[in-house]
Amino acid sequence: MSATTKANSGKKADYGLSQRAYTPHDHSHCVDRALLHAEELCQSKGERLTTLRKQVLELVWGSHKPVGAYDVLAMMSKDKERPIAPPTVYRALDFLLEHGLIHKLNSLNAYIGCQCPGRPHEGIFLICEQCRTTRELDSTAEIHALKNAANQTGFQPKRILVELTGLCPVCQSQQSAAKEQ
Amino acid sequence: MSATTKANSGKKADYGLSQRAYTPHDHSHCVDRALLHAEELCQSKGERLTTLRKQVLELVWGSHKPVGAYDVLAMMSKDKERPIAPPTVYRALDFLLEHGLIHKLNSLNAYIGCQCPGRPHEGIFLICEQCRTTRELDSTAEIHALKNAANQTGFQPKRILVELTGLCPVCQSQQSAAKEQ
DNA sequence: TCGAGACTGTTATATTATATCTTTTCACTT
DNA sequence: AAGTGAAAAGATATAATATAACAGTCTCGA
Repeated sequence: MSATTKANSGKKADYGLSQRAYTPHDHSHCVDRALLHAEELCQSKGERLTTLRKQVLELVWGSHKPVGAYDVLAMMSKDKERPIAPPTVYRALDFLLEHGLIHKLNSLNAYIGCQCPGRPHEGIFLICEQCRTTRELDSTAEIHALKNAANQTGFQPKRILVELTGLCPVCQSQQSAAKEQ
Repeated sequence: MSATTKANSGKKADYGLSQRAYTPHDHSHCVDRALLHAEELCQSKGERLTTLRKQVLELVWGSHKPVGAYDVLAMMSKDKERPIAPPTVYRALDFLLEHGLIHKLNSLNAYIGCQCPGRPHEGIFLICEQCRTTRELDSTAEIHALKNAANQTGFQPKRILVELTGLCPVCQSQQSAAKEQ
């Protein structure tokens, strides 16, 4: 909360890169940035960002909406004589997940590009139930609070999964506009 | 937080009924309580807690560990000549989910009995990655914080999913004991 | 160049979940 | 008690998601 307030008072609120998910923008920039991040990260870790992995990352980043493994599969098989097999896609997804380049949304069984890779973090996801646009909230304070609450009961948390489903600003205004009719 | 502190200061800490998940106890009491709650709830809502639904609830409540739909299926088919079909189980699970009698753990594709049904609430789940024992944290403060954080970005949350995976107290002490060897 | 390990291809199959239609059950009315 | 309509359960088929296991290929360093 304090972070947000401070940001608001000083300059324009910065909810992370992900705020643009709701507004029209040149999405190729997002993809380019993601690819660049991925390159750098793999470079520094000595991992190989192969053509296949890059292609999958690009497809997952195709929009700010989560994408299913079989969607990726279909898109990749499109121009091929022989369709790609599931393990190929899942292996690439696993690699990207492992290195924090994408996230899995468990409530949808779908994947989405990580909006601030490199910096290790646990995501809080805001999933619009209508347009499915999903943004990642980089809200360390709340994650901390959750971890503390868990610790107080003697539980030692390692991974945290937080997914909020609801209406994004755009769909909210559309709904209220529709009601006025 | 305040609730916890208050509880601590007055009498023994009350983390909800679920704390017993980690300690040996007469589990039939848990099941009985769950069934009773279910009966009452259905009564008051004019819903039918049929034999099938009761049976599924009982099986989901078989332990403090999450149970897969096909586990339930197998257990139910055990004594039958003709095995039960998936939709039968899923329908019962859906009914129980709908009325808040059980929860679905999305990170495991498994189901667990709700530890404080009736009282509408969003669960925070602490899932032990080792023994899989899972307890529900009734931590409205943290849920509130999450909702607020979302609201501040213009998002309107409706459903919240919080799952923490890690080590329960019991498995922690087992691990540290093993290290001492 | 050669070999080890990483990556990808391929086939088969496991696991989780739903669509659809039919039959049965149940509460309620007459 | 019989009729009736709606809800529940049975039954069959299939969709959607994910992994196991083994074979072939590529890459990079020795």
